[in-house]
Amino acid sequence: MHSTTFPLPTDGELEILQILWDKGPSTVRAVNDEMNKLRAVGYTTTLKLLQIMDSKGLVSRDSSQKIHVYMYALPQEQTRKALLDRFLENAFQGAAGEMVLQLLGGHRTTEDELSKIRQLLADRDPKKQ
Amino acid sequence: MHSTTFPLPTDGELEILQILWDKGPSTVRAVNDEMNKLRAVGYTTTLKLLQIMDSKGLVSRDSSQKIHVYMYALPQEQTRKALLDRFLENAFQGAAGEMVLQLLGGHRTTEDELSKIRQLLADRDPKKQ
DNA sequence: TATAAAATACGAAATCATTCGTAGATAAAT
DNA sequence: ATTTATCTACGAATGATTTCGTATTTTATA
Repeated sequence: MHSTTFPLPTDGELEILQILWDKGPSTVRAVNDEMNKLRAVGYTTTLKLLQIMDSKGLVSRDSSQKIHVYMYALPQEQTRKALLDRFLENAFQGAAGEMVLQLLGGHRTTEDELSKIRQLLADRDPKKQ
Repeated sequence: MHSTTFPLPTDGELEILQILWDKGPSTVRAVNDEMNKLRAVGYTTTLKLLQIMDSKGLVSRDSSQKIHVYMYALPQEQTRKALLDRFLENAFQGAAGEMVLQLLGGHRTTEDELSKIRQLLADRDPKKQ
């Protein structure tokens, strides 16, 4: 049904994944530099985390050269969906509609996003089927 | 601007809050019984967690009687919103629209919820202003 | 009244996530 | 060729969360 299941990334791991999704294959140095644009993190901290993520299958690593290059193992969408499923269950007990209401009620959404959402809702409208 | 800020509940604490939001003021025994409908948890585990939550201000406690009665400190909506904000930032880098799309795309939402959402979107439609 | 049951308090183990220091290997620079 | 810089590996400290055992007190029961 579905491919081999990976553990969900922790918050720290997710920070790194965001960088890899954004920048593509990167060295530890590159990832760490990006991290330090946001907050102070030691080089070996980033290295260690990437090694752990590799051992968990969250990233892949090209170690054919001395300087290793890391890459995300799963696409952003798939990971976000898995995280969302867990959060929806934990915080909203699965009530997706409640969550959307909370989101639309309290957050800025761009006009572009809103129109995509309207389109999606229109497609789901039973009157239109 | 806003009242005193409390720490966000952990996942374990959230499980207990869900029970308190559902059942209202409850004894440790009552909370623990509810917990055990879902999974095996020792009585003192539930007790300890409630005591920690009290010390954090996440619940209030009536200890005027020997058998203490616990109650949530904040309404469900407020807590959910705070959790959602953090999650949205962590997992979706603040892109609320992306998150809604992911939700509507992949999850069952009831007709009732969908119509509430349509209403909310209609209210936001600039053409309707 | 003596015993048993049930409650709270609290210490502490177990696990996980995060962080960094140090050691050792390799490459670059002088 | 030394020295310096940069890299990976890895152990380990720290802190947070979860879990439970034990001690103590209080209430209910026999």
